[in-house]
Amino acid sequence: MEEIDRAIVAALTADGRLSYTDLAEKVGLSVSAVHQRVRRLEQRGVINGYTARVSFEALDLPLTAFVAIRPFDPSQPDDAPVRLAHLPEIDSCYSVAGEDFYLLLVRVAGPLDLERVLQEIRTSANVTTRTTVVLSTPYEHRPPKVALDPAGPHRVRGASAESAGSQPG
Amino acid sequence: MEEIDRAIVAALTADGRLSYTDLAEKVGLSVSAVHQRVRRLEQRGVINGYTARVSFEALDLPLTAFVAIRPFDPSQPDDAPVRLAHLPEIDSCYSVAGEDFYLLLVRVAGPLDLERVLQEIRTSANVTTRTTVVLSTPYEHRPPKVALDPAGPHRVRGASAESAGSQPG
DNA sequence: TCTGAAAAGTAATTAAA
DNA sequence: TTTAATTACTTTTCAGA
Repeated sequence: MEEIDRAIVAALTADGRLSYTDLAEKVGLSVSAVHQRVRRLEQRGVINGYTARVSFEALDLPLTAFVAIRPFDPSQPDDAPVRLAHLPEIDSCYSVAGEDFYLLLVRVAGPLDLERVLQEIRTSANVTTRTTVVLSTPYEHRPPKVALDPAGPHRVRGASAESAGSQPG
Repeated sequence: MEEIDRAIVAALTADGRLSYTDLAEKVGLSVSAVHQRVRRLEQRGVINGYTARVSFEALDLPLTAFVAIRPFDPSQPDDAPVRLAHLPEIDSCYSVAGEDFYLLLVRVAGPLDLERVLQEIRTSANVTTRTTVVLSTPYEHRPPKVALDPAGPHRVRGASAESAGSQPG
């Protein structure tokens, strides 16, 4: 039932360009049934979109680092993510609990680029940095264990009749 | 020329299911020309594969945390990544320079699950953990600035870029 | 919610400029 | 490296169970 949805999500995280034909065969359903379910998963937001995975080596970005930042002056307005967004070397920005304010994931060509990016981070956001260089990546972006909420993330048990098919404005 | 390849990679990271027809229109080339270039990008390893992006909220995994680990007994063989690979809550595993040995990215349903996973990490790999909870994610997995090496990733300029990698095979 | 089938659109190959 | 034409496959929609 939604074991099938789980299988669909798992298959599409493994290969986002799978045809509905192949997908149907994989999950043991007809093509149009699978098609329908994928559309519902997309509408519910379970599937957000599709992307090509790129090799950072091939893009000449072999050096990854985590950069923890905290403001020089903690009394000033904290808009570091916005002030740093223009730096294409920043892959991700996480607001974190703990001693640091943000944790950045950065990808560059080499140490000299890392040095430059760190300087740009410091001056752009008026922060201090603490950098952890990544030596290798045993695994990354593994597909999550899919456990689907039957009607999306806001389900209330027994609250109302089946409204899954209706669309908000 | 390879400005076009850059445009193709950028377009496919933004939407991995773009048809060659749309892609061709986007980059101003014929369909089969684009098709050819995509195949070359895939063969060169610039494009590694395609995935569906899933919403971790929708999958009931709203809590993200970074878990830094180091071994209880540093003299024992260090195979933490392998010993932890069975835990589906671990999204990524980075081997890092610095005081810690590895940095894990973990996604769970809530604090109780995080507690359980931390215990499983400690017992599975015989390590201590230091956990940083993510409060929010201003941005994540941004498309990199695409700067293509004309002949792919096997260009030799000095010989240092080889082992500093960030991607698994 | 499923199946099966038809129409429209797309992929992947080939020949050739 | 490109365009253009071909064939097979895929997506999408529909009627019906």
